[in-house]
Amino acid sequence: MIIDVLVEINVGSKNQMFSYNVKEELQAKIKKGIRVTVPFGSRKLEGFVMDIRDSVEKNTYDLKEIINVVDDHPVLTDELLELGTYMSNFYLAPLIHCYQTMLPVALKAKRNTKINIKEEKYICLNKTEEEIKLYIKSNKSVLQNDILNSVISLGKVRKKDIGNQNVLRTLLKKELLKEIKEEKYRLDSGDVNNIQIHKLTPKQSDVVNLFLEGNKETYLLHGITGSGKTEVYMHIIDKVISKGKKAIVLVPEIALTTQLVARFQNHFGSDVAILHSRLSDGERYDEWRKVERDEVSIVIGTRSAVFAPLSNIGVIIIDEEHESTYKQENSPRYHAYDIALFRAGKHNAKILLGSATPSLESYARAKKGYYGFLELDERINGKDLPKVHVIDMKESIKKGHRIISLEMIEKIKEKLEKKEQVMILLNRRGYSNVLTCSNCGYTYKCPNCEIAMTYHKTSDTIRCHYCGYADKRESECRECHAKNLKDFGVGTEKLEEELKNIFEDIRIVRMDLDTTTTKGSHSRIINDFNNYKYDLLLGTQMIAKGLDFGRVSLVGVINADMGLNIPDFRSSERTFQLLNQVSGRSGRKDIEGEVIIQTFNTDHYVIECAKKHDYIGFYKREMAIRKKLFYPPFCFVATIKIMSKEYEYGFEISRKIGNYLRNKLPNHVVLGPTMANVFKIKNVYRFGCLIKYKTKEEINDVLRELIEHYGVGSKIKLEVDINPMRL
DNA sequence: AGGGCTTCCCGA
DNA sequence: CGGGAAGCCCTC
Repeated sequence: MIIDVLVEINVGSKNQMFSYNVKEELQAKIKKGIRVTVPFGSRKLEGFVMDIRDSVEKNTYDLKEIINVVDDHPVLTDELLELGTYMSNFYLAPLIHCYQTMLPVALKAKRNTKINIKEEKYICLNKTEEEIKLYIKSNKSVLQNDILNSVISLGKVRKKDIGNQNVLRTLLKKELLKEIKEEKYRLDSGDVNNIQIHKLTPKQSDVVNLFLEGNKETYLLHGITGSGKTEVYMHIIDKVISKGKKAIVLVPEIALTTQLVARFQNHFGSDVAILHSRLSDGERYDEWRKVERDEVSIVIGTRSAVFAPLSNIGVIIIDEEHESTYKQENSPRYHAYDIALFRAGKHNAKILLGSATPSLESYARAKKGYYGFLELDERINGKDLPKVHVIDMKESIKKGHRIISLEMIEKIKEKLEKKEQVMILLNRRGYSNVLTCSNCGYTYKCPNCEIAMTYHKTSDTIRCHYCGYADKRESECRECHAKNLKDFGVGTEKLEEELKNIFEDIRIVRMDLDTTTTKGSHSRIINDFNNYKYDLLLGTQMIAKGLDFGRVSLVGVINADMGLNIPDFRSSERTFQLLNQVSGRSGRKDIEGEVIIQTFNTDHYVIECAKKHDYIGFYKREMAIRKKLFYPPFCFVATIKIMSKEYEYGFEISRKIGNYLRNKLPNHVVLGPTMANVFKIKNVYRFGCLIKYKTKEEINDVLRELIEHYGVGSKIKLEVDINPMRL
């Protein structure tokens, strides 16, 4: 028997496999998708079995023999095997990347790491029940007999539950009992307490019924913040489970969705498995095994949970479908929806996309009738959406309030007096964004990247947010030695300082990448704020998503137009989504909420629409622009990133690639090459081309050729991203 | 990826 | 000409 093995080795884009002989005694264990250990050069590697053949054919070289078979049964099911080929082709990614990305670390093909499986020791009978009973009759030791009887009645007993370990040892020595080890799961799944889910409003039940009875494959649920989308999900899943089918629920980031997970666990209890990136490797393996062994009907998780090896999927729900976390940023650059679509096809399942601010692509597809369209336009607490005040910062600065406007100060004061809470969003961490000498104009830039360094006051360092380079802040200018260094721009640190200056006794907590690095710090901040240990939560966009604080009645946005200037066709869309999302944090329970948006562009349509919570208005304005400039959803986009350590060479090759693409794809729009947004990162120069395409097949071969040409051994690194979320 | 092999460059 | 570092290439 000869097998083709796919190993974790960079052999370019050709997905090259290596053939091995399998000796007689291992042949029975070999199946497609199972892992094997093979000799590879001087090393030992694990790989996936891709093909099994007879050994009649002759080879040009001598085959080596595999060392052993790793698993009892394949880690890659037939479905996942097929999905991997599809992904590899669609995203032009190496096949091995696709398979590896589907699996938890413990089941990946590896080179050396080892994950220990947690085991629980159990005690069970080592002889037949009759023999033991005879022994008990003739035995005088009460302690021994107690243990024996309990093992008889329970079948097996956890070793640590047995009170007298000495007596147990005697029984084990007498070979009446034996010890067995069973795999144990790390996460406590909680008991099923089947807490009744809330009764649905008539609108919610309409949505549930339309979804369950409809005949489309994908449905878009457009539901404003606080309209009870989670309830809808739970009712749908209830129905799906009652038909014996299973469900996957994808959330953008599990840490921000603890509330959703808690509600699911309250209702469905141990029928739920959780898969996300913050689990330890061992924990994630446990959850995966639960799914694999058919012990759960529901999987909740982040992007990669879409690969959960469930049998018989009935529904895949993607919550906050517009979130960019559903797209993987490194190879394979897949979008969870594409995978969901593939799997839904295999399982005959339906997909539900939920969002308050759907991506333009999804909304457009729903409007065209390609997706089913469902809507929830009322909040379940019956309250109106919060009132949004827009503050013109051009005016505010004239009055001397550069960072926080007078109106914002007054409102915060008012809320603090009423013992309500405030959230302030500023999407930039650090103290200031630029450090410049006001004598000679020298600006501190990262030595490795083409980007200004951000000053961090807490650590008194200047930092590069791209490569992590850090340096102590100097007291005098590096160039002219004048002691005139000035900070420009506001980050969360400076905002915190400013707020503490204005409000003397205010209890502020800051949440950004710098205060959430340690494990658990994230949820600690959230819990403390929820328990009213703080009056004000300020932070970057990570405070905008999914959080539900009953006491928050004011949300402030400091520099709302910041995201609008990013050169990306989605910058307006993302800003609108962020503003809309953060606004929804205000007035969740019984208090009326308010929002203050500070901006320099009061008449920008993003600001105008955010002010009125007008998604449709925004959609129409933005669609008109996308149509005019020919961007998605009117076409699809693929980007090619070209990276080189040498500027000249990179530029030259980029031009070649641009011309090549234009040549080969005369019916497509090819833009570029341009220098990337940040054109040097970690001393590597970056250029980019962009293709606007209608059907993927038309560009696939050209792109594949390109990737193969600049494969291993090239001085150029290429990254192709199909339907990127960010340019 | 990583180890072995080739090449290239510099000093003597 | 030798040695060491740097790049190249193969792995069933």
